[in-house]
Amino acid sequence: MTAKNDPSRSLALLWGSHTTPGRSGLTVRSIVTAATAIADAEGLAAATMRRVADRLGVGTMSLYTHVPGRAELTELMIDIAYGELYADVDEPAKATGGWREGLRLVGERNWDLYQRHPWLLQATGARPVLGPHATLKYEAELRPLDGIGLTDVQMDSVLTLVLTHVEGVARIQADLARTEDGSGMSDQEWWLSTAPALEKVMDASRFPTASRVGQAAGEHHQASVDPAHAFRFGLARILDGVERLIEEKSPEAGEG
Amino acid sequence: MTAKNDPSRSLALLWGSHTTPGRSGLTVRSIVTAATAIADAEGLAAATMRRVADRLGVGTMSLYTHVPGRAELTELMIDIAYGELYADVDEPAKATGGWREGLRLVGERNWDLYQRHPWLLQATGARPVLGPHATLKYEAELRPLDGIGLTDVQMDSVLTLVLTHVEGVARIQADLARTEDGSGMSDQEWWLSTAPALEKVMDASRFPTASRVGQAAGEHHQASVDPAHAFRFGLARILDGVERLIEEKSPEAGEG
DNA sequence: GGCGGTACCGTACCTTGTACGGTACGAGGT
DNA sequence: ACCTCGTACCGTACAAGGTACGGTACCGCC
Repeated sequence: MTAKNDPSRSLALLWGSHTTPGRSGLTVRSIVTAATAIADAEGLAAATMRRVADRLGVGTMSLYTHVPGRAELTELMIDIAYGELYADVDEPAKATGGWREGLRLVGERNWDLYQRHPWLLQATGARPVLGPHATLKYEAELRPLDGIGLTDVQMDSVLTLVLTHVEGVARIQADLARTEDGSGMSDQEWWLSTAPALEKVMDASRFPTASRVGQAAGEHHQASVDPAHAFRFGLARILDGVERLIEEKSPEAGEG
Repeated sequence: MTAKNDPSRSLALLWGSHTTPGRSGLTVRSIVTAATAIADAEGLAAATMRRVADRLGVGTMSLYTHVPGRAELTELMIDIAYGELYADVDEPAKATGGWREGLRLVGERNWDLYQRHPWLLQATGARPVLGPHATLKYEAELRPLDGIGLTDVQMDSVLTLVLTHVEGVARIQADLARTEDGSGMSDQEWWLSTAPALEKVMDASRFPTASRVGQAAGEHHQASVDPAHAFRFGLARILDGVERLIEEKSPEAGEG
């Protein structure tokens, strides 16, 4: 019994105590911390069971005493990381500037978190991690949207939109960083070394808009992509779109 | 020489002919087609070199005669898939309804493509695939935004925003589908089997907004997440936000 | 008819998660 | 003080995947 997918097994692990040590001082907490440190520095793939165990000075299989498997370890890493987001559950709702600044704070904090822990992007999957910090995150992020005229379903949709945007742009950023230090070549270097070969093989006159816009964007960002700019530009558009949705619902508010 | 990263190696492969056969009839095209078929059905991870070779009735290592490695095979798969997007390069620009409907078409077509080829989400990385179809895609998707008052940089930013949104939501959808038929459990089943255990371990009164909104959203979508709804809701907000950006730039256009 | 290039492929190595079965530590009872 | 038993710890082994290496055999050309 206690099958691998048993939901209560995972939940008990997530919500339980992580600090009761075994004989050698090994705890769930120390395992998660070690795995996170490796993943921060070298990506989720580098945080193998062997690497984590080595870092802790224990045998690989010892980890399995505290954690059912790699999947569950990853869930723990995610939930613990979410704990870094907000000082308290009301932080976004207390932002001066109303729902708009609150939602912007949510975006920024998630963005910052992805900068610190890019592996989160490779780790989060279909099913939400129902740990204590994940739950608190959802609560904290919904509060600034409460009582401003949106339905409950719309509140959820708006938050999902913002979080999806942050995640998407952060993923581009993380892929970029990973590729750059995997290949030892910056985005700009890569482009400079690729462009001449590309010109040889493609006929730019067939792609006039792409050539013009691509060139302009490349020069403006000094790179082929600029995730930080995409984040801010996109967030601004999205907040404007949400504002319009709210205005539509309370037309009498006018433009006061 | 002809190092693994040699950009002109990749480019020549992408832009070259894929239909000149070897002794056993093996071609780049047939390899890509086989790999795509497997990936469509079972995910990118299932399209291993061994599986692809088996499907073609050749030895595993024979693939390496035509394709330098798995990474390059994946690039080819991506570029070929992009070829399915538009009937011709002016299709989005010709949409009735101006830039807004053109951009919506771009969103919908990319969404549909991700439905057909979910592995694209696992395959696309930091650096764009500079193949012929990828280039044509960029050209086609920029055209509806040309000449409506946006700067070149803004055109690129708006397109990036829409594509990032589609990708993000499609990724949620794909993760969900993969998890569902990996575990043989639907999202709803998973939730029904998890919720009771969750209630035991978490105190709902600490998370009033999350509980209320989560419940409302869950009931409305009949699932814990609804990617199709997120796609449409988000796209509508984004298009509204872009509209406001365009209006700001030509204030005299007023609200006529 | 012979020769050279290249398409094809069998074998082997390395890496990762984890099943399995053993070992040994330490707490509790006598 | 000693024995016992639960469980923390871990060594070994296996399967799967990418691909390096070195061979084999086919085809076109002289």
